[in-house]
Amino acid sequence: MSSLQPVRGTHDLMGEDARRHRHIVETFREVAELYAFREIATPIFEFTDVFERTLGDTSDVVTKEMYTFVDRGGEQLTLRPEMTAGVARAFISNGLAQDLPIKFFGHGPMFRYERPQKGRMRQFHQIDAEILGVPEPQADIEVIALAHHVLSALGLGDKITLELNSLGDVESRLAYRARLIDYFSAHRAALSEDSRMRLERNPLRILDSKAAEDRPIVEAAPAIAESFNAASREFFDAVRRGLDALGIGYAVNPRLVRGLDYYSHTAFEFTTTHIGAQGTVLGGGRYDGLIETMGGPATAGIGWAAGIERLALMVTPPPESRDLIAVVPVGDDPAVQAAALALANRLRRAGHAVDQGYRGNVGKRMKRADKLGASRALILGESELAAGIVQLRDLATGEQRSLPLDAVEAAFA
RNA sequence: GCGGGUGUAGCUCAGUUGGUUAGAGCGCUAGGUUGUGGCUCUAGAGGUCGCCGGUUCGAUCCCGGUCACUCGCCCCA
Repeated sequence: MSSLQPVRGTHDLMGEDARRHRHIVETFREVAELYAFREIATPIFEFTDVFERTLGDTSDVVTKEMYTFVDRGGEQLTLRPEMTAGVARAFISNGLAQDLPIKFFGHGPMFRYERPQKGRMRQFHQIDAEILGVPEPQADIEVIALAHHVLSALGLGDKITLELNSLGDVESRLAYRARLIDYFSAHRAALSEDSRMRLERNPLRILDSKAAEDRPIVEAAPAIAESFNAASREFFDAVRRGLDALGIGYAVNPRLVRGLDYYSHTAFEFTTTHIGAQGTVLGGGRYDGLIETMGGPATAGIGWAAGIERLALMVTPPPESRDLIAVVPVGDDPAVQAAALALANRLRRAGHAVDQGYRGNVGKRMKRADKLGASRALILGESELAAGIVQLRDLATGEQRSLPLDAVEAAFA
């Protein structure tokens, strides 16, 4: 084993793994364009402040998972742990409030200092979709429909379920939070150690605790819907009616909460039981207060992100398909070498994939052509060159015939 | 950050109750075929047995630590 190891939690992508990633990103791009989303690519690092201000100063991501460093100019920078904050920052930086509503999709690497596990890397990749400037539930519906469409286009329709909840608007959520603190404080002694911690920092998180001792207490906890005001209730109902109209099945999970602080109203996750402990494959929600928090104009927002590595664990990648032609020069006569080079160049310019081996006799080069999966070989030696022809060999059938050198493109058209 | 499992060739894995030259299959290289791939036959290269330390006459094997991977917790996509 080499002493040159990759950084913990990072991974080299090659061969089939690379194809899986590309398949996911390309499928996402195709579907997102059907929904009239436009691509955005923001920097993979931002001023640390961009994330600290938006993700909440009690969230695990901010308090212990960020890759933060000081650059040579003395700036505090952070490798992005998620995409939404960067998109929101770009929205403000570029004055996009003029163009509302706006729909963005993007993808790329994210970084979190976590203990690596199946489907959990320190550098991981997400696909991401955001709608800005639409306070109506139509945006929630569209964004969930897009997620659902992407997952089914990836062939995962029967492996995932949609869980849905509403956190209510800010007023409702604060009211609920207060009720929860009252309730859980009364049961404080019986709670797990983790949950006692959560009581201080993020009481909503106790709701999705897996600790056995928490479960009966959580079961009897007040439901969030009881704290909804009329507007919150109507908003959630509208989202559900929209999903029903689209025939998108979901399960309301009143204990579904989001880890980052900027969410309100709709929260949703697509989950699976197929990839071990990491059940969430795609998660998102509404973040109406985020852009204002960052110093921009009050702007509604909703979006989601999905982990490409997690999707890749479930996806069947399309087979590698390419029609490759091998150009095989015979011998080391300079005129032959030059003619082979020119032939390969002509074919590439005409849009054909061509491999020309760098060395070896005909046997070696044919072997390489076979290994690369070439469908045909063009064999060119001194006698062919003198006659102005080339041998065309079909590598699947073994049939071989000669062809005028200047008729090759026509034969492949 | 916490708990369990695993580290032997490029890959998948044997093996040594502690003993001198650590194996297989696949892959790779070369040759049988100096102008023809797949199949086949032959030969070869490739390992500080993850790393550091301890016990021992002797450690890849036992013990401790460490690093990495992995499963779960936490968290999240």
